Amino acid sequence: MALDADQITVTFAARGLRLTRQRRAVLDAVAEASASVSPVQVFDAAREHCPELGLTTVYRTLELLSEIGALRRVHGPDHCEAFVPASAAHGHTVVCSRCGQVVEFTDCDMQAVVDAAVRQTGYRITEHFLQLSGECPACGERAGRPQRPAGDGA
Amino acid sequence: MALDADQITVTFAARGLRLTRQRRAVLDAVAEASASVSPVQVFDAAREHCPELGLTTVYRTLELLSEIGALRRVHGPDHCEAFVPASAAHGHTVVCSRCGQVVEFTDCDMQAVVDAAVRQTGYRITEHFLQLSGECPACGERAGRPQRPAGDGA
DNA sequence: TCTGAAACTGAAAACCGTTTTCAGTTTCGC
DNA sequence: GCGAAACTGAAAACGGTTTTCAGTTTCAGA
Ligand SMILES: [Mn+2]
Ligand SMILES: [Mn+2]
Ligand SMILES: [Zn+2]
Ligand SMILES: [Zn+2]
Repeated sequence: MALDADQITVTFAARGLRLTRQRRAVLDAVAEASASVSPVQVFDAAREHCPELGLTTVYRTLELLSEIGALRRVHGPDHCEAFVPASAAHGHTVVCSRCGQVVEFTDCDMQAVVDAAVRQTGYRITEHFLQLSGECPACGERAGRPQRPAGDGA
Repeated sequence: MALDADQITVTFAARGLRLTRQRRAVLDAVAEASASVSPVQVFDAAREHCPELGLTTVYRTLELLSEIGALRRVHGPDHCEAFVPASAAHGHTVVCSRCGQVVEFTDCDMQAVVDAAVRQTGYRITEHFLQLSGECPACGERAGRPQRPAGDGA
C-alpha cells in the first residue's frame, strides 16, 4: 500500500524530512478514512490519538504527503480540498455527483489523447489533470437505473 | 449555443427572474472567455462593459446561471471555483506553465479512457474535466529546446 | 557527550475569497 | 400611477487557509 509508514519514512528522509508523531497521526487518520477527508476531518480524527496536534500541522502535513504522492487531492461537490490515500503512483479519481463517494481509477492510458494534443498545439505536455464525475453504482440503483456490473465492459 | 441570451431570458422568466444588464454582462464575459474563468476574472472582464457592476452580483449571477445549467462549475488543479459555458463545443485547454498562455485543444477523444474507467469502477460517467499543462513552443525555444513543429506528430 | 544547525511545532495573526446584511433602486403586473 | 417582488452594490461578517513567530525537538558532527 502507498500509505506504508516505513516507506514514507524513507521517502521523507531522502528529502531531509522526518515522520514525526504528529505527521504519523495525520497519515493514519487519512489511511483509516473510508471516503475522502477534509483537513478539519483529519484534524478531529488525528487528535484522538495525538491531542496536542495543531491544525497548522495538519495542513502542512497534507501538503507534504501530497507532494511525495502518498495522498491525492480530490475536488468534490462540496469540499474542494479533500484528500484520499493514493493507491498508485499515477491515478485519477471518479466522483459521484450525488453522494460524493470517490473511487480511484488507475487503468488510465492518456497517451493517445496527449499525443493528439501535442500534434494539435505544438506544446510540450508534461502534466495532465483528469477528473471524472458521474454516478456511483449505489446511487444509480437507488435512482432506479439498471445496474451495470463493473468488469463486463467492451 | 447554450449561452444564447434569448433562451436564458425565457428560462429565467419561468422562475420569475430577469436577465438584467448586469447579469447580461456576466453572461457575456463567460461566453467570450477562451478558458474557464474565476469570479474575479469575470468581474474584471464584465466591468469593461458595465463599470458599476458589483462583485456580489457576479457571484449571485454565476450561481444562478449554474443552477439553470447554462454554466458548469469546474475544478482545476489551481482554480477551485471556475466556470465554463456548459455546452460549448467540447474542448480542453493546454496551459503553458512558464508564461501562462492557454490554447484550446479540440481534437480530443476520451472515449477509450472513459470506457476503461467505467469498466474499472462501475460508475456511470457523465462528465470529464481534463487540463493539460506543459510548455508552449515560444517558451520552449526561448529555453533552447529544439522546436517541435505542430502537425508532424507520430 | 556536548553543541550547533536544521527541522518541526502550535498559537495567534494575517490573508483572502465568499456569503450575508441592508438600505436603496428598478422592474412589472395591475 | 401604485405596490409587491426582484434586483442592486457597499460594507460587514464569515470561514477556511497561510504566514509569522518564538520555542522545542532531532540529529549529525566535534
Ligand atoms: Mn475544487
Ligand atoms: Mn474531452
Ligand atoms: Zn453516489
Ligand atoms: Zn509559454
